[in-house]
Amino acid sequence: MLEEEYQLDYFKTQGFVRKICKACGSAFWTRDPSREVCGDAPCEPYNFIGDPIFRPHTLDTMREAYLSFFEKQGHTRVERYPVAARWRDDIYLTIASIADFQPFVTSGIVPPPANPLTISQPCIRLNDLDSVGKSGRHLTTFEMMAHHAFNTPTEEIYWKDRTVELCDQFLASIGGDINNVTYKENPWIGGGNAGPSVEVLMGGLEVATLVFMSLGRQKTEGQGYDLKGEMYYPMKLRIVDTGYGLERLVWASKGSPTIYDAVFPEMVSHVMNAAGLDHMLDNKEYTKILSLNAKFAGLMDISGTNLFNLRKKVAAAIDISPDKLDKMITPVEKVYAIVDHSRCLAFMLGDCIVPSNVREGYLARLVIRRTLRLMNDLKIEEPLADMIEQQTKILGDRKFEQDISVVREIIDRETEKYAATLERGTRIVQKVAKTYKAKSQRVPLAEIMTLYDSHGIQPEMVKEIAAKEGAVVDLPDNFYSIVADMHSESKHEKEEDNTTKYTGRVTALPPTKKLYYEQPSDIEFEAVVLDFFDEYAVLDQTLFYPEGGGQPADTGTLVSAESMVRVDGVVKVGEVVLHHIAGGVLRRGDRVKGMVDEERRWSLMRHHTATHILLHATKEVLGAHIHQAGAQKGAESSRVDIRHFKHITPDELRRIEIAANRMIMTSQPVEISVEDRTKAEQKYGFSLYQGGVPPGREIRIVKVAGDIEACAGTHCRSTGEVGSIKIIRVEHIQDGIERIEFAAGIAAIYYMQHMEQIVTASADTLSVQFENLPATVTRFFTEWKDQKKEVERMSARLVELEMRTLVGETAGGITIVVKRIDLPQKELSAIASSVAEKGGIALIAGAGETARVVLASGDSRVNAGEIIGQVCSLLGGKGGGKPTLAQGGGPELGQLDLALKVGRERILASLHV
RNA sequence: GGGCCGGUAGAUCAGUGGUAGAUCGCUUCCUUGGCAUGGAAGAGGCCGCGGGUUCAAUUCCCGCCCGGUCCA
Repeated sequence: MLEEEYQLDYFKTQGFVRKICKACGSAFWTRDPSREVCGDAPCEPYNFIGDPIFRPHTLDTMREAYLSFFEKQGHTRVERYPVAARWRDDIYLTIASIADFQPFVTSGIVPPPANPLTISQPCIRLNDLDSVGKSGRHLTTFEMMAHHAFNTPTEEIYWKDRTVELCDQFLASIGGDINNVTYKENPWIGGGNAGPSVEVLMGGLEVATLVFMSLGRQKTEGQGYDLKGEMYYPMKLRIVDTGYGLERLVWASKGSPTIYDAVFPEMVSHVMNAAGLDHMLDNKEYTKILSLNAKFAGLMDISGTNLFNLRKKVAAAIDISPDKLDKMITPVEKVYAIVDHSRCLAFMLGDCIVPSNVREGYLARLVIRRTLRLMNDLKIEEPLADMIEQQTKILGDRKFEQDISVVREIIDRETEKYAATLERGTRIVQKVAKTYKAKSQRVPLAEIMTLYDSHGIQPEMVKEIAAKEGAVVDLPDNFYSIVADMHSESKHEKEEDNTTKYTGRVTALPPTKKLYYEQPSDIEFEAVVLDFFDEYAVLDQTLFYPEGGGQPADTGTLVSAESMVRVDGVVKVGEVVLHHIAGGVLRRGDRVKGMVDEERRWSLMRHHTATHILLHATKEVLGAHIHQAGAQKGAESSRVDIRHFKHITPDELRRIEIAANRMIMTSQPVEISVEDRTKAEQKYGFSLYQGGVPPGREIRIVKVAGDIEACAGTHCRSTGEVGSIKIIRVEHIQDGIERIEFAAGIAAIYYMQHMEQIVTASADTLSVQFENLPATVTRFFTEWKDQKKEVERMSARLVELEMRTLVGETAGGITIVVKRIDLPQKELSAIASSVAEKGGIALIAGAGETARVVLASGDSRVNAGEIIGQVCSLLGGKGGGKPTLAQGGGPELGQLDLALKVGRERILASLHV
């Protein structure tokens, strides 16, 4: 980025000088002419530890100081957004304050909620999960305090000078000495945007970043810049994007050894107590070690094996062995991590994330399990749910949507599930370890991979358990990257959307007038063909609803003066609707009459409105956390996937069905309006985006029986028109996601009739009233089982009787029985086996639908498996088995006696008699 | 959404293309004054569901259902 971008009047009038850092070579601005380094780590160590650079603040007082400062400076205070980024489909968690306003505000499509504004946005970043607790400064959850100004070509709010001035003034307002502030030039590129940026450094700590977002990847008329090989052009909006780390400011205001002691001291001492480490808090030696640790960690990257280097440095500084230091400090680091993670979970679950094995739910589970593991390491008995509840109380008025009792239930369930996984895992590992120990082999890497991938067992745990069993494990250092490589190999290419190829052709056409919104209950319309290509017709207006939002397209016919064609698919490209024509041609300029298939359209509308009703009913019965995770409408049935932390019980399902049908019976009007996006978000919250996030400044709001969603689908005029909803089944799609399949309107009746038929047919077969069906079926089933046992007993008796009458010949001192007994195969085997047990040989055949033959041999000279093959081939079949017992058969019953004769000869031949 | 592992007695799990097993638990009996225990016998299985291959499938193949798990 160009150097002159940073030549601010403010710097000049305030007596700043631009210098080059002696350590890293970066340019920075300072009021102190004698300063030689930029002030950033690692050029400058953390010198605020033990020597605070601001007046002491807690999280609450610092946040308030910030927000009220910017309010006084003409900014509007905006409520925080949820940590689950439900208004975005590209990220799961809110990672920065600017994320709240992407993509529609930042791209200029939607005006900001206020301009300029100030906000303190809780953010969650899990990329440095490993360093949390160890570095003294990393957190999974932090609040990014920010003030944003959105400058348009016509309205300038403020830009660089004012932003830096506000920064100086704010830092001074909390007691900072602005003579020690440096502004380091650090051009910013990320998320498709770029611009000049300065890091605000004090006491060795980066307390804020001021970004001036002014370039984008989209080509505009202005001069382009080549940044890291990509071209960037001036944006329509120039955005002041600032980020002040609330936790860091509090840390610097207290000068405590670690950020954790500054940010959540009550919880740290609470967890220390729970872990039996309370004595460490007052110990001066510990405080000194932790400070040193944080100072050194601030100067280096501590991920992976670098942690050991950190230990070595700290140990050398206080003159003890790295091992001893490690033993002292590790438990404390774990306490810090537990406190951080439980706070993270309070936000995640409080903002209605449901743990699962998909999407953000997976991230929540990851944090939960990690925390449980750490707690287990420290032998903390206190339930995790208690800790999270405490965190929630400490966070106080941060406005959580989820009820704390639900949070507790979720955590308790997750704790149990994890315990079960561990128990199951331990057994599996023990078994594997024993197997390899018996073979005196090392447990191979492939085995460890399977254990991790398929059973969720951490390799460290495998090593530990295997060691107890006396087995050795092959575990490379880069285990996780091997796993990652393995997964990336099985990536599939994304399917290409075949409609995108029409984009070019379609941009020349005017937007199609959408009659399906204006007159959703009409089925006939007239239109003019504007274009026809590749079997697609474009009309000036249409009643045909294109597929979208989980609602399939309408079908129907188009009639012109010369022909009648069938519409079998409808898609939308941009604002133009394409009708796919099956067999037939239309010409540009044709006047056509369109007719939508009425029953299908009505059925789709009913199912769509029913989806909204059902979602609302589910929320009523199951709780606030219910969010739609996907939906598919159809003409016969539809389904809606919801996030929930346990199985929906049959009773809950019945209650949902009743609640939904009550909403239908009261026949409330369905209200549809187009509203300003920002206002709608503020009015209704982000639960608007159940079915995804539509683009645009304005969004279509559909209100159905208390359910309010952004939705582009066609709907009934009132809930009453839906007629009825019948839940067909509930399915457990993935952990944390339940799928409810249902039918609405006539389809619901069809379904119930179908069920009735099944019941009636079953009842007829048993000649009972259908009310008696369950009892009768149960009786029949038990009787069937009893009789099966009875048959077994009688068979055993039959075998016994047969045995008594069995007469064999003797050849070479061995009893040989060759006989035809018409019993099932199982009994034949039993008879033959008991002859063989006494050292004899038995060839027994029986006739059923096919011929069955069993040969049992109690003499090693006679190989039953070999002989049976020859016997069975005479019967037109095959056979086989073990040398001692073989079975077979074939379709040719008439050959049975011949087969026995040949078999007998073969046996005698084998015995050489 | 993609990948992987699994479903066998009440529980935990072996096992096999050819008569379904172990351990614990359960029932009864014996041992004992009673208990812990010890001994003996016994009950308990649509081998997840449906289809295919085969003379024969719990076992092999395909589809579905259910559970677990890793990744985006």
